[in-house]
Amino acid sequence: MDQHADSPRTRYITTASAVFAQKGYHAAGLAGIADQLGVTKQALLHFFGSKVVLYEEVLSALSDRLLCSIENVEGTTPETKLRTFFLQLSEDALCKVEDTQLVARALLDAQTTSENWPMKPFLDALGALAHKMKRWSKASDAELFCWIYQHIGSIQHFAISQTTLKGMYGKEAFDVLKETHQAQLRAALADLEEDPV
Amino acid sequence: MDQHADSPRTRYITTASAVFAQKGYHAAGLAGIADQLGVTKQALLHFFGSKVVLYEEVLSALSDRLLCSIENVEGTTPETKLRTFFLQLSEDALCKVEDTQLVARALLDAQTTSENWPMKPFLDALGALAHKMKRWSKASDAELFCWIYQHIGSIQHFAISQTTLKGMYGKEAFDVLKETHQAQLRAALADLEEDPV
DNA sequence: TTGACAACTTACCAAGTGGTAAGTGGAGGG
DNA sequence: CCCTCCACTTACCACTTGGTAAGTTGTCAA
Repeated sequence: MDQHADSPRTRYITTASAVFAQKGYHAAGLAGIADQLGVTKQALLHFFGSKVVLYEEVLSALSDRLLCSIENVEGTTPETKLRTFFLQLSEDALCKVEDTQLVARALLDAQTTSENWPMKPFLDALGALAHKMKRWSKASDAELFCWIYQHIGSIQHFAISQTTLKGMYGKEAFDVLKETHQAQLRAALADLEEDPV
Repeated sequence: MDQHADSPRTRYITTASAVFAQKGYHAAGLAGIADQLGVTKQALLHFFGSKVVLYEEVLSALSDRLLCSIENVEGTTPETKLRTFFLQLSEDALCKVEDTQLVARALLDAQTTSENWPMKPFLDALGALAHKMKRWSKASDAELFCWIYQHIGSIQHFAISQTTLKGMYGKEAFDVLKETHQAQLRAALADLEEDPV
């Protein structure tokens, strides 16, 4: 456990993030998160006041991370930026599932709970980036958005399914699927690198 | 073993299914499900013995429904079958979100809970169907599976995002996205209808 | 030394959870 | 008429949850 000179607050948020991602809001308990941190649940309440607030801060941190992942993506043209972004997302979603799980859980619980959309800045930034692409300039915003969202969906869903697929078909078979999945993604994004006609 | 349509047992499962889909396993309470049925929670325990069993039956019913959705799909060739299946899935996922939510929740909770995979028969059937396609006969099983899973992922994720997207961009904007999404799916599936080269 | 503050802890509670035990009321068969 | 099953209810319990109140410890500045 990295108990760095990080402020306890952010340390708490990080651990809480992991637990919420894994178990979901209701299944996760303050005591459980606190245990994992080596403190009592009152330490959490001391900082955040309530469970909901803690969760909101977790989502807010997630939102920042998502936005950051686009803004910091390397590349000169919007096309290559988008390409590397998707490939990076695919990689991260499989290795560091946490955020993907949080997003999925947030989407599922959106009906019952929040009036607050942690994914909005992220999606807006993605949309803006896609809008700048020259070769798609005649496409409508909806078409661009759907094209993006289709890839995100495919990536996220595959990442979420990781455990299940491993459980059903075995780890080795999953590794093959993983390679294939990423190869197909690369193929689908190939035209982003070609020169415009 | 099969109950009548009006059997209380199946009625209970149906309602429980809806609540579990909307709230998730932990957030859903027996009392809540029972309330919605106009009975006490002990009525549920009378039939199912425990909450977990009730949930398992919900998942089992889901599994049946999923499998059924492939087996009953219309079409003569595997190609057209797959095509109409995907279009049907896209339609259903948006109108009747319940099952999609259940699937997503099952995938997310797979880490912590079950050793039981409700989606397996469904995916196996889909894989078998895809395997029969002539024009893809030289593709590996992994390639076929990923191709399928990519579309499922895109569809499911979009369906799950429904509430959020409506919340973020408004209902009218979402309707446009919905149309566009389905149009893009149709376009992606177009080659399934052409004659083999 | 003192006081203020931060980062906690122990002790406790009301509300809600899944689950058990025993009982009720009606329908149907003998 | 009785008996038995069936679908269900009331009453209750052990346990967990988020949350409150008050105290403890360590640090640092005046």
